[in-house]
Amino acid sequence: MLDDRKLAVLRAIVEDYVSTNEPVGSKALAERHNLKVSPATVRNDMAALEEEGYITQPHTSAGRVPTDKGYRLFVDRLSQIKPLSGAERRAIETFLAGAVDLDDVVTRTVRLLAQLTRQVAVVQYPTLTRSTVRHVELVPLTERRVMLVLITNTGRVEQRVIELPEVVEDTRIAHLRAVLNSCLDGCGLGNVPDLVADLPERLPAEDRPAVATILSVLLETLVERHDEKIVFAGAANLAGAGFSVGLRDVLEALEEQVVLMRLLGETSTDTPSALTVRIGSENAYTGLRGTSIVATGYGSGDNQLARLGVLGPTRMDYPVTMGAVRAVARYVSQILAAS
Amino acid sequence: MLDDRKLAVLRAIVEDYVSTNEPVGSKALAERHNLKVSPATVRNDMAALEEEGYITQPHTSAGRVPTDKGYRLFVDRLSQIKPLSGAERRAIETFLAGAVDLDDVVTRTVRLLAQLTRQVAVVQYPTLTRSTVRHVELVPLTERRVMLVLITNTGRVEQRVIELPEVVEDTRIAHLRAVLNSCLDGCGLGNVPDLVADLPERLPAEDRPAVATILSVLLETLVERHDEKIVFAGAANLAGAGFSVGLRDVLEALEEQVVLMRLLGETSTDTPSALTVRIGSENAYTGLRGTSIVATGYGSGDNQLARLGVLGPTRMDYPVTMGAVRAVARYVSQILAAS
DNA sequence: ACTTGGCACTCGGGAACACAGAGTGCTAGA
DNA sequence: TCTAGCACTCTGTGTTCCCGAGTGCCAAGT
Repeated sequence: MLDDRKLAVLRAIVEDYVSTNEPVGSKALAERHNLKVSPATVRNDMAALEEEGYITQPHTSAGRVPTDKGYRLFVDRLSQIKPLSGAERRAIETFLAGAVDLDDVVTRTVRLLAQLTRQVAVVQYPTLTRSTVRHVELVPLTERRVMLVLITNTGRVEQRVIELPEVVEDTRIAHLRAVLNSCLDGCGLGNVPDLVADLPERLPAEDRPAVATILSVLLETLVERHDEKIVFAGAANLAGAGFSVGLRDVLEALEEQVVLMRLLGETSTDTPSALTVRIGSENAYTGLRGTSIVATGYGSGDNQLARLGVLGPTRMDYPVTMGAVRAVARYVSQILAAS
Repeated sequence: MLDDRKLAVLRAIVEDYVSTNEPVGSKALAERHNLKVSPATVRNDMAALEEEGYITQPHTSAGRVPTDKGYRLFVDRLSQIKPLSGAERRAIETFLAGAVDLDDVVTRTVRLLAQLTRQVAVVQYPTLTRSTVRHVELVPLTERRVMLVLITNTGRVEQRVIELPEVVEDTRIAHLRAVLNSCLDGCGLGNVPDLVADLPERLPAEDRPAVATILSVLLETLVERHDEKIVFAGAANLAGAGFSVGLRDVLEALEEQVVLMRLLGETSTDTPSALTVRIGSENAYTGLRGTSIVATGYGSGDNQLARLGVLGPTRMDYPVTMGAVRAVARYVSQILAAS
């Protein structure tokens, strides 16, 4: 059905359309990519490709434009991820190396990715549940209030102010802190609920109300942050990239954490470290027709911490974009593993 | 030069133009606002106003449009800040009350403000230098690394991982922590450099290298974060508000922390708690012609912590916007003061 | 069985043009 | 000082027309 030449034609159409943003006709195609066949032949192939739904024409007597299905085939079988240039690699490295804390890493990453791809970059903060506890701190503020600080191995810090049901002396707080740390240090956040379950019983009865309050806040912190923080950058690139229509919808989606989350995460089930590409209508979110998402997981080794990616018009340069996303994910993973 | 009726005409022009987004002509004006004079008279007044530079016409035989100078006069003398409705007040209150930590307060505030004004909201994180130290924590990670955590009275938490020049026992770390806390607790961040200046000399000689390292990181944290964090929300509102041209520039400005900072802060010198309005070209930043900024300081009592505001097209509804900004600033200040 | 050249057909987009309508400036009169 | 009337000047819109890019199809060539 689709012989090699037809595939070559499809590839050529995608490449041309991506670079010119104009429907591409048979003549120009036959010239630019030396296909060694006549425009008429190309037309026949195009007709076949259109029949199969890989390309379409905006109106009669205009050139052809790839459909989502066409891009899909291109990404899956006709393109190779393009590695970054040496200069780009070095730029990434030095730019990310300067980060001072987790916030900074994420901020720098998202900017870097936006600049590199000239599209909108999206980065999810490392997921809490897969990280481990590095330290728990209880800081007395007044005699009825303490601040709970939870530090994870990824450098993330969560804090909450807790109102205690009764006055608790500082020494008791200190004791509780010691117990908590000995109990939780190094444990995965997912295990915390189990580990602290019997804690109240192991402590003096008079402390139990306070302990219960503190623990409930601690657990709350864990589940609450399960819906994670996401940041984006490079919105200005949308305005440039001949988007115009639907721009409002895209911006709205970007500011809606939940939507963004779903977009990044939807395909993370099987092999999180693989690049996932969702093209146009595959996104199943109205208003994001016309945009594609290239995403991947990042994190040290096999425990993927979170995801990052870029969002741009369906007519993006997939090989380059995929190369950039993959490279950035790797570098960030390195940075996080090292710290 | 400008009698009362001319001012009334200007006010009417601004109001009409803001609500219709179309140049307003003499006839429509005389009808809609019962000025009790004929269109011809209005035309005369318009001619005078144009002479003075308060309004302009896009082209001959079109209606008039306010200039930046016209908006300025309107804001300064012809309008009254419009208070929010009771329902809006309650909405703000309940929405902000649910915040769990500083991050959450800021995030909610910026979203709230964006939604309330239907424009781009900008919020600066509370400034470190004006807050006070609530607690300093040193958490041993390995024998050569500690994590420094700085907690301020606004609930802000800064952390840094420090590589020590030599192995330091946990007990010494604990001692140092105690000293630091007794020394800094409750002090303004601005005073920290002075307060810790002679600290190394007051400690055992063998600890000095480690102490020096820790202090340098601490001080670094203070100055580094002096250029503050800023967040924005509601970019989608730009796309809606008949902006079209220059949108890219605006988005770029929004993502440029430094620029944003300057825009918010530029007029904060005299009375920080007052509303400041910068209209169009007053912003002196190319690409932000066509946008106005309404900002104000927030924070408990007389020590203003930071600034927040909104950014929108010059043809915005100033009375309403100003009302919303002022109200939100007040509520946020309350929330911060309470926690 | 493909490929190719030729040819008629279709449509979008730009240029030229006319025209209605809104809005103005000016002048003369109340 | 305000008002009414009037001539004038624009923009925006609709119409028409035409060019050209691009297509689909057919018949001939390899």
